[in-house]
Amino acid sequence: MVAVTHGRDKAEQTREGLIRAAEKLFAELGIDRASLRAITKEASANLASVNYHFGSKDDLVRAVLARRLEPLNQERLVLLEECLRESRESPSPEMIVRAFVAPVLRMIQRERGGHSFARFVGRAFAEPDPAMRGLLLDQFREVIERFSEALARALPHLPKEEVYWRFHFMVGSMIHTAALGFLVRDMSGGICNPADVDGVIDRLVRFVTGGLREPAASPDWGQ
Amino acid sequence: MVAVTHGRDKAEQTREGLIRAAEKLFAELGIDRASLRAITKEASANLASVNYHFGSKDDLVRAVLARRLEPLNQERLVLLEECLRESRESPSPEMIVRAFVAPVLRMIQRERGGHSFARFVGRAFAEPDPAMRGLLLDQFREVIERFSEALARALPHLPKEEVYWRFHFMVGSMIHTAALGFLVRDMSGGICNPADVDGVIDRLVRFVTGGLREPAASPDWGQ
DNA sequence: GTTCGCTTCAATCAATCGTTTAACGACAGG
DNA sequence: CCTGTCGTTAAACGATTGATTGAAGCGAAC
Repeated sequence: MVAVTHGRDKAEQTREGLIRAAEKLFAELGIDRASLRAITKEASANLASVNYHFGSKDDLVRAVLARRLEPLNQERLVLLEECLRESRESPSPEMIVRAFVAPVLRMIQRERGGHSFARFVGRAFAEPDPAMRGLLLDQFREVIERFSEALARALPHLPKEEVYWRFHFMVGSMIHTAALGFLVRDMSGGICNPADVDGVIDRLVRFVTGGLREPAASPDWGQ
Repeated sequence: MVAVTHGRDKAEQTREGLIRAAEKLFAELGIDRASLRAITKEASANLASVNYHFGSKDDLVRAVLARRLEPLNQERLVLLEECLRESRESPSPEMIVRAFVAPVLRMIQRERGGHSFARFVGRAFAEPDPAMRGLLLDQFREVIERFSEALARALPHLPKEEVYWRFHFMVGSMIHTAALGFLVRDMSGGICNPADVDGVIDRLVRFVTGGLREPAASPDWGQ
C-alpha cells in the first residue's frame, strides 16, 4: 500500500506522521496528558523519534502550531490586501472582519483534523506557560498589527483605544466559536448547527460588525 | 500570629488553604503541572491532606470551581430578576447583557486571586476531559437557560436560532476578556488598561449590545 | 486522667513521564 | 569494499507523579 520511498522521503514521512498524531492527541488529551509514548504509538513510530526529529516535546508542540498557523495567517494578510485594493484603500468594517474570521473557520472544516487543531489552539492560548504565549503572539503579531490598523481607519468615529478593545472582543468571539463552537448546539438543544460554516461566518461577521459600528461610550474623543 | 482554633475550625482552615493554594497554582501552572506536592507546600499542609479532605485531585479541582462559580451564577440570576422587575418584564438588551457580564469582571478584581481563577476557568473550558465540561455546563445550565430566554424576549426581531448564536458570541467575548484581558494591553502597546474594570464592563456591554441589535441576515424569519 | 475520633505526619508505593544511549541496517560517495 | 551518515530501534535512565499507609498528635467527651 505504502509506496516504497528512499531515505529522506521516509524521514519526512515519519515527521509528518508525528505532527499529525501529536495534533490529534494534543486536542483529545491536552498537551500534558498526551505522552510521547502515545503519540509515537499513534504515528507507528519509535519512542525516540520525537527527540530525534524535533529535539524535545516542546519543539514538537511548536512544530504542530506553526504548520497550520503560518499559512492561515498568511491567507488572512492576503485577503486583507485584496480588501484594500478592491475598495481603493477604504474597505468596510464588514470586509475586514470577514477577512479575519473566515480563514479560520473555513480551515477548520476543510482540513482533516481541523476541529482538533482549533481546540488545541484554544487550549494553547489558555496555557500558563509564558513561552507558549510568546510563541503564539509571535505567530499573530503581524496579523494583529495590520488588522487593527485597517480597522482603525475604517472606524474613524472611534478612539484608537476603543478600536483595540473591540478587536479584542472580536478575537474572543472568534476563538470561542472556532474552538468550542459545538457548545452552541448543546446549548440550543440542537437548533443551531455549527457545521454550517458559511452560515456561522455570516452570523459572526454580522454580530461583530454591529458591535464595531456602535458609537463610543465616553465623550473623550481620542486622536 | 495565627489565632488558636479548636478542632473543626482547624480542619476547615486547611481545607480553605488547600483550595486557595490550588486555585493559585492551577492558574499559574495548569491543572496537570500543579502537583499535589506543590499545592500542599504552598498551603503549608501535608502531602496527604488533599486526598484526606477531598478524596482525590479531581475532587479538589471540582471544589475549586464550585466555590466561586456557585455564588457568581447566583448573583447573575438575582441581577436578572431585578432587571425584569424594575423594567416590568421588558428589560433592554443592554440591561440583560450587563447583568450577565458585570458579576464576572467585578469578582475578578474584587476577590483575592480573582485573576487566577478567571484564567483557571478559561483553561478548564478548553479542557478536553468531557467530565470537566459536564461539570462546568452543569454549573452554568440555569444561567444559560434564563438569560437566553430573557434575550429572546428582548430581541423579538431575531429568530430563536440567531439569539442562541449571539449569546454564544457574547460568551466568547466575555470569557476571553475575563481570562485573557491582559492581552489587550500588550496588543495595544499599553494604551488599553484592563484594570479599569468599570470601563471594561461598559465597553464590553456596548460592543455586545451593538452586535445583538443588528438585524438578522437571512430572510427566513423563524417562529 | 483516660479514652475516643478526627486530623496531620513522614515514608513509601507502583506507575508514568521525557530523555538518553548504544546497537543495527540502509544507503551514498570515494 | 570500506567508511561515514542517517533513520530507526529496543532498552534503560533518573525524576516526578498521585495515591496509600500506619503511626503520632491533639482537642473533646466522659
